[in-house]
Amino acid sequence: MTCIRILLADDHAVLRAGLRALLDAEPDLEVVAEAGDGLECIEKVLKLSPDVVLLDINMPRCNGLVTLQRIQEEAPDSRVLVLTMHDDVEYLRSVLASGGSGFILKQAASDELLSAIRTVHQGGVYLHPEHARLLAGEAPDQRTSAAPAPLDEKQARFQSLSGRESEVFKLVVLGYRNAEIAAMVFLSVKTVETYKARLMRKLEVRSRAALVRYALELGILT
Amino acid sequence: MTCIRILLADDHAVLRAGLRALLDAEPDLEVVAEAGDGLECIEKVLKLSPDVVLLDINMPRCNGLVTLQRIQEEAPDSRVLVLTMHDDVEYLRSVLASGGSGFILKQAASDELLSAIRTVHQGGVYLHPEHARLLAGEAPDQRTSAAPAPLDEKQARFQSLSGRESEVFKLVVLGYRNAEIAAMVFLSVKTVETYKARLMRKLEVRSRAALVRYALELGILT
DNA sequence: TCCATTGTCAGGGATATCCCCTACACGGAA
DNA sequence: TTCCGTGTAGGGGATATCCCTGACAATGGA
Repeated sequence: MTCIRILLADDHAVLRAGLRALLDAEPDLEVVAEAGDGLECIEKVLKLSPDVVLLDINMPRCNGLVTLQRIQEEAPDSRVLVLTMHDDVEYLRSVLASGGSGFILKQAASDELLSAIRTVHQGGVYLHPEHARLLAGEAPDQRTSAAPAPLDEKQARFQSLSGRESEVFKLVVLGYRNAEIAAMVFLSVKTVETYKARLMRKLEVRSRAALVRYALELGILT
Repeated sequence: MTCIRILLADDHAVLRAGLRALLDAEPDLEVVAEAGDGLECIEKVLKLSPDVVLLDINMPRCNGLVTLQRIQEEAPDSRVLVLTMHDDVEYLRSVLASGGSGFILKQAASDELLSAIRTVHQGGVYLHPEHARLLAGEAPDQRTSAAPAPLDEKQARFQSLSGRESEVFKLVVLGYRNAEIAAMVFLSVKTVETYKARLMRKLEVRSRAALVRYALELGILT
């Protein structure tokens, strides 16, 4: 019998080690590699062609969703099971939109993880029943008209910010006022206002609260 | 030979399961229980008197530091090894001040975790060399005069907020403006202003930015 | 019983922000 | 070379906020 070959991608080595022990204890599962960030993950996927990639969304150097998309493009035979802390339908939606084969919370039980891995390996999509319901319940109306921008689009928008803009963005969501930001980056308050206005237009956002949500979703603000 | 009896406290079941597999694979270690939140953790510590508690700082229902202090008070024989995502000297300092026996990052290697567990079980304090250096380098001047309030004090201050105050606090750090908050909680803007002023006085903070930092340090804003 | 805390609201003045523009230099892309 | 994006900055008016003070009823300990 051939094992399901798994790649673990998460920036926490302790978590990886634990998962490795958990998975290697199963006779039909085998962890063939680990990666601590997105770039390393893509590299190892290309080199090893694992059957299943267990991918954390929040990772340094190339965020999880981007990594997911690149795996889809460059190694479409590898199934990706996304492991995340965030129980958020938007995440889920963008994971599926980006070709992820499943979505499982770190809060999940280990049995759930094991069966999810086996499910995605057999070509299925694994979702928690609760998530499936949420997705089913929210999808119809959300998808049609005023669809909130999915996460990967947000990611893209954020990356379209210029250096000054993202600098100001971070300081704004950290609660600094314009005058403080101006002092920190040695600019006039008016210039800071300009950046803020521009970045908010780019992100299609109108309030400071929406900016904060943006930042939280993108994993800035740690 | 008697095993080192370990209690795992973390709100992520997958992480717990992984760690359990990792630790149970060691002949001298035995995971005797798991807890998903602070209260459950304290309860099981009292019931089982584990040798070592592997404790995550960020947990629902009774945050890790408070849990740590209660374990110290009520079960002083149990050694607590704090496991955290945050590489922050302030955390480290307050963990040690609260009687923690060690501090290990989730980014750490599994060998480090295993040796940390054995160290604290033998009565030692485990620190990463880097952390020890930071602590040594920063301690003298920080401790003396203008010591920034340590984390557990912040925790205490936060807990002294009234219901409305902490409600407003959370909304403020999420970037909502006073009028929005007022609408959300069905109060007048002036009332919201009052809560905000009161909570800022309690937290000894005078800017929105400081509030945001407070929230980030306390693990609100996930 | 009294005093502190909480929840609720208001007035008023000093500042800050928001939001609409305008402006200009510079560098790279079409 | 023209155009777009970026970095920089300002004006002006409408709003919002901050910060102070004061107020009052309910509640719950000391």
